[in-house]
Amino acid sequence: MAGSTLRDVARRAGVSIRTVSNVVNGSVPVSEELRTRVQAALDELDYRPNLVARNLRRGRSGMIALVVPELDVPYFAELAREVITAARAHGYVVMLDQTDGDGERERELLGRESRATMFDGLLLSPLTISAEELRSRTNRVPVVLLGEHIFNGSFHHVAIDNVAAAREATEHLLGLGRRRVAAIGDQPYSTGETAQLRTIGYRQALERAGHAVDEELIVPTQRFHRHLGAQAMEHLLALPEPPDAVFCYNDLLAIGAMRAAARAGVRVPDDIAVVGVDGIQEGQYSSPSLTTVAPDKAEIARTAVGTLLGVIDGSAPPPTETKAPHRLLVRESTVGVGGAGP
Amino acid sequence: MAGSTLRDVARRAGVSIRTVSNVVNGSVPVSEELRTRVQAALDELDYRPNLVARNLRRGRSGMIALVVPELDVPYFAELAREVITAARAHGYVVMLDQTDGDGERERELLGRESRATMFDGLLLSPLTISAEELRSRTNRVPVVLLGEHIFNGSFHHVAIDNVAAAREATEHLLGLGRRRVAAIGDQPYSTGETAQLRTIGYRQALERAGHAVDEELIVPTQRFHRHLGAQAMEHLLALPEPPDAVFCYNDLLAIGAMRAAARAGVRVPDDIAVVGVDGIQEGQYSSPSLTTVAPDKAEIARTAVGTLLGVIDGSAPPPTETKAPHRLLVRESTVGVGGAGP
DNA sequence: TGCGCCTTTTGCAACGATGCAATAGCTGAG
DNA sequence: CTCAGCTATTGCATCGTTGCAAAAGGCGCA
Repeated sequence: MAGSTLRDVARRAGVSIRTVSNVVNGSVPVSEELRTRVQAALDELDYRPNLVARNLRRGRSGMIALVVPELDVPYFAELAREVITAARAHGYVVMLDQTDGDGERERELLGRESRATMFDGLLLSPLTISAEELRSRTNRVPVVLLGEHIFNGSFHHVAIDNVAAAREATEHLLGLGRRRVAAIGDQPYSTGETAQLRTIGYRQALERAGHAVDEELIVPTQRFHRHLGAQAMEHLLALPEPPDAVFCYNDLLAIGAMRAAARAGVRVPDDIAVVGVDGIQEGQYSSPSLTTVAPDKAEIARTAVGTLLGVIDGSAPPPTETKAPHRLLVRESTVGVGGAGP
Repeated sequence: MAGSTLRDVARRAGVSIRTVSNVVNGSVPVSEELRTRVQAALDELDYRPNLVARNLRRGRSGMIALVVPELDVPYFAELAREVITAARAHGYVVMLDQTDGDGERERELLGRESRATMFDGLLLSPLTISAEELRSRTNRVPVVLLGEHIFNGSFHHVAIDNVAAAREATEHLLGLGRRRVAAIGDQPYSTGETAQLRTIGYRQALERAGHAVDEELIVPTQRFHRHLGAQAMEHLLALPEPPDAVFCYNDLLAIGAMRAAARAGVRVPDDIAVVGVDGIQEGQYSSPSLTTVAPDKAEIARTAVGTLLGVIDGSAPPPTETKAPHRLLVRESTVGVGGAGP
């Protein structure tokens, strides 16, 4: 009862292997008589094509891999969902792997013994790996980068305009009349530049509004997790002159920050307004609900998958830099219960 | 510069294909001289084994698939993380797919043209598909079920003890002196029985404590999402005699319920205590933080992967029913800020 | 010197499918 | 009645790798 092959079916139907293959694929015309006979044999033996063999012969696997730092970070989970959906629309399936933001694992993924050759292409959301490294290791596999920008123009890349997103978030806070706006999530020493771009946007907003940047209010965090947001917030609240608003570089930091505020008896948004980035579902149901800059994840996924498939079939232009749309979702964490949106 | 093969390397090194293969695999001894010569050729050509070909020959892919209803449901994302980790420990990688709880998609996954044959095994968290269907469609691929129990003993299955989990959650509420304990999330008409088991546990707790079950307080929901939890809570709060505690069948429902309570000006836990199931990270940082019955996801993943690999290599016993451990994490949503744990 | 034994290296077939080109079978025109 | 021209069917080679078993080479021992 182990998987039957074309040969088994052919033998049973009394035809050649090739004819069975033709029936299965439907590309070549087959006479009505043989078709039914073969079909019967297919059914009786419950034939399932061996996709590994098919892939070998066709030189395509129909699989792409999506590599993210952590799957249990809601942003990546929600993005993964969209990527799977987008890939399915093109008949592709998605392998998921996570690197835990560990450079070793990222490298391993591209190394000699990696499984990368099993996939037609790679969607990569790198955290620590650098540009040259990436290039030297991926001369075979088509790659599209998500989120993190890597400087030299050797890769296709899809992300939101991080500077603009951060600027808009900060301007929103300033527009509400907040005067001491802090920032949580800078990563001045990281290879990834997302955080740095957001810091630039934050500074731009302050400067354009004619405010001085108080370096004390820019709190770096190693990574973008809830507990680090909480720590950072505790630090800010302990300042002699605490902020009245915080721009967090992602929603998890913001949620951690709100939690710390609640614990300290500081009211959001009355005492301190909070805004995040990512537009994760969690922020809709937090108390208060979270104002956030939401990237259009479905659009990011569609663009990334589309570009990757273009690279795979050779129809893609040279590496492009695609900016995906984002928008500010205003909720209770900045405007209170009165003015909240969805 | 398209991928070089064993043949290319062999030609360049002036040896047979087989010898190159031996060097690459290291299983058969190769003389020092040839080894270095071959190694040089490997490096110069940047040889990467074609895993599709290797898999075809070896009859194994080293991949398992994990199929969940929705990847952006935190429980599944967190579980997926653990599964990926557990699989990696055995040298396996994980393909992820989601069915959106759509029976069609679940069936498609197992159907004739499915990619299931590409994987050595399947971890399946089914929502709607029934037992016979599953059995009739998976006579080839090794399968282990996660979460949902399917009655007849034809599949390996890993889950927590849902009755006990629900009972403990409810008992916790009763132990706090709550008298009108509601339940959100029953699914009396669903094929999956998780919800039904939790209802049984809920009833058990009430009955053992000598309370009558008020059917009005059992609110069914189509699925386990935040907004449905919120709806259910609104319904409960509108009752002539609203409950003073709610057992929600998962954390998302609970978070939605807490949100609805907050919006209605009802305090948690003072006016109404809330407990969920799943132990997702989100519940640690909600305000108030969420009391929950947390399954040991890492253990579930390890057991499931271990069992599946056992089925794959034929060393597994007949289908087993494995109960994974769970524990009650008491937090603010039931005991307030004073007695909260992590 | 010759034989057997051990080690290294190799050739061939196979995994299961599909591309290509040739064959078999048929029709209709001349 | 023959032959071109078409369609349905087939055989063979191939994708890149590995299992198997035989060949080649080296060595010690009788």
